[in-house]
Amino acid sequence: MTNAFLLTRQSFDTNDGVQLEFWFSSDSGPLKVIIERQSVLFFIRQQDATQAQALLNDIARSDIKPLALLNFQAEPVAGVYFKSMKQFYRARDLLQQNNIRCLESDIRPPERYLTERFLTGPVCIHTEKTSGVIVNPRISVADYQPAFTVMSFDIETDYQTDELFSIAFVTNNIKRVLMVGDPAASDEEKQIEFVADQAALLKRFLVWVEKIDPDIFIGWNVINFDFRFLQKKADQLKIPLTVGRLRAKAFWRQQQNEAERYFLLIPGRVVLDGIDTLKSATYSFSSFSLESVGNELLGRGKLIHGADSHDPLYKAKEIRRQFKEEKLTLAAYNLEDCQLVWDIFEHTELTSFAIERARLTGLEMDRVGGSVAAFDNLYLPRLHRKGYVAPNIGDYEGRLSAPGGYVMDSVPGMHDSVLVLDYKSLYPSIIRTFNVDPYARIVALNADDSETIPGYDGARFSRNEYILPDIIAQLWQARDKAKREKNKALSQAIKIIMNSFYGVLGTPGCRIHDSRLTSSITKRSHDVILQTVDLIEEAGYSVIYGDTDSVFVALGKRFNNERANAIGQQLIQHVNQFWRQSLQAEYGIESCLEMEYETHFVKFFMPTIRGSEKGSKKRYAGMVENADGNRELKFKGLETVRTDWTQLAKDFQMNLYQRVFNEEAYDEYIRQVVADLKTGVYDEKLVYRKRLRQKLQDYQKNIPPHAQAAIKAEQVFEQTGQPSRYKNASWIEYVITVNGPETLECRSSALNYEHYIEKQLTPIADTILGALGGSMESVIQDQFELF
DNA sequence: TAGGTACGTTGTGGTCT
DNA sequence: GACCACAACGTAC
Repeated sequence: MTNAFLLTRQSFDTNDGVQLEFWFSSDSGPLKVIIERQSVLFFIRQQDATQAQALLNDIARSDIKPLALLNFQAEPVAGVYFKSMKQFYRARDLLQQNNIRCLESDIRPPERYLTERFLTGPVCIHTEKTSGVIVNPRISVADYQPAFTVMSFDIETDYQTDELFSIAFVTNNIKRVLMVGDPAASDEEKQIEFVADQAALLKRFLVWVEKIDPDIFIGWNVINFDFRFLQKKADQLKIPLTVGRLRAKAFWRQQQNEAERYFLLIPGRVVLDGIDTLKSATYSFSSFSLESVGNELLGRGKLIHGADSHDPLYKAKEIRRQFKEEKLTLAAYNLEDCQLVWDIFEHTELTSFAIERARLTGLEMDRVGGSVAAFDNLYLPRLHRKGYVAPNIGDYEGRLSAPGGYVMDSVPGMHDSVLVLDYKSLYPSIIRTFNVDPYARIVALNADDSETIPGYDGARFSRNEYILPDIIAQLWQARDKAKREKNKALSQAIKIIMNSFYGVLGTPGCRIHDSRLTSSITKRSHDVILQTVDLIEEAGYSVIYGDTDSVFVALGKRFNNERANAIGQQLIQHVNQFWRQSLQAEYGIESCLEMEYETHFVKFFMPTIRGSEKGSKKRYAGMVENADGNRELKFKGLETVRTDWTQLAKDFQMNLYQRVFNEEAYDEYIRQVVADLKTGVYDEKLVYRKRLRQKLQDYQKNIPPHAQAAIKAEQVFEQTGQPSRYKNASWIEYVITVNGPETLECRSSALNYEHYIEKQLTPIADTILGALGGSMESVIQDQFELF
């Protein structure tokens, strides 16, 4: 008997049924578990069973049995069993051609039902053996915190010749750089091993992988760069890339729509990419380059920098030079990148996050996205226990659209003391309070109105029979516990899953999608927020803005933190009590709505829509005062937080707002910036950075400036024989010159300073000066009047 | 290897004077 | 030149 944690799973067709192969990490080392002779299953309506049997006679070993389950139309269900995935797909297509609906059929059913049985990552494997390959053991759910061996690695290559220079890795206790060079120069103390050539380098790496036997590989863009490069190199050198356990080879699959993205499965090992994992933990950075993330999180970046370090050509040249002339320098650089990735994972507890997410969702640790799959894993087992099978993707044919959150019109201008109150996890709490749930809706169809709670667009929900509210209640409790125990990774993972439920109900890509469910959430949230505004205004305060789950309350004059906090506490208590009482009185239900006091802005600015008197939405700035008396400006939606504005504009907004909020003079500052701009002081800060979200050739209807710059640059590349950079979706950096937009590397014209004054400085100044009765024009004008 | 809607801003490329 | 629709991007929640 041994505790274990799921690493990878794969399924294969055999002559004897579908075979599943699992790799676990356990107390006593890695375990391979094989489950043999599984059948693949989907459901059909019982009334279709006879016809289905006739149709499927051709397909060997199909088997149809009635089940004690109902589908969502409350009709009895039969199960159709197969011994291979091939049979399964053939049968499903055949039945569908004959208009027999397959219920809850799934692209990957074996994993689904095993997930259902094992639930999550941590399990207990009942067996005598504690290592090696185990066939058909009994497995139960366990509570097990795995201790993983992690290996961070990084390769250095020649951009142009695709030559592999070196591979560096960092593990819990070993650091090494393997580099092509003179083997006699290897230096154990300096942690460098030189090998004769690329083939020897690759082989040496495989030896080290086997020796260290990591559970997890980590890296930066490690799948689509490092591993892909190694795979290509291995193919070229005819060396099998046996990075998996038991020397298994890596499996690759290309993404359907986007040609450039690949998925990788290494049997027995998890591959966590730093970028993907940070994104799935909702981290956000201005750039996800290792350099930039390292700087933002740890205050340190890569070893190769300097004025041109952002230029990939410079970096490539420098790496090639170092490989030829200063191998030790390159080795240090290579190793530092691994260490940087390692430290980022430590600092953000990313591995813990990935473990907790896998534990909660039943998804593999390295699965990217997967909200719908996570929902299926959590929901379907509970639905089956209630005696129902789920509908299929696309079964819902409703055409109604559901609204999103309610965004209030705002009161523009400068305000003293504004409180932000918001509902804690509003959508999940509405699901809990009003039993918004696909199963509860089905049950309510045949129930008396007194046994149901009304939703919207005709939906009603059973008072007593529900699934999703229970799942959320459990997660909610677990999150509160995680917070108490300061388990940030777990708390974050739970929050993300809870918030994803509303999203999956809203997408036709989820089998349970139904706009009556989402509208029962969002339309209820409109009522909740509007009622909240009424309550607060009845209490004598004015609400100047609100977005989805929040209200911004203007206190009318300046309060210190202490008194503002007291008012905030009083208001949320009043609101929370109102819901407890009124929901009990009106529907006889217990309120899970919980308003929290979030922030006190001592000063708050709400802009107008450009060129209008109307208050804006989703854009504002406010000043908070910390406990130590320090004041800090917070921006939402404004240019400062947008990546597609120039650094000049962002700095200018920050400095100008700083002055306005502190009631300092600003005219002279503005004039100085304009004057300095014209003399070239800010030339480095005039760069626009933007994504080309489509292929260059797909910009047809109109050609925005960043696409113009890209087209010009591609023409230059073509003439000079340089490789293309912008043809596919990518990032682009460009400036506006007197001859229009030009990319940095192809710029041939002078900067257009008038453009930057008019399009970057003026709009920013006018936004806030307008509220004070001034304007950019008048500030500049004053200057002329002096002469 | 399918989470959602609401919103502001800039710039393009038309039509109407 | 004024005006308008809308494409494109990035953001708030």
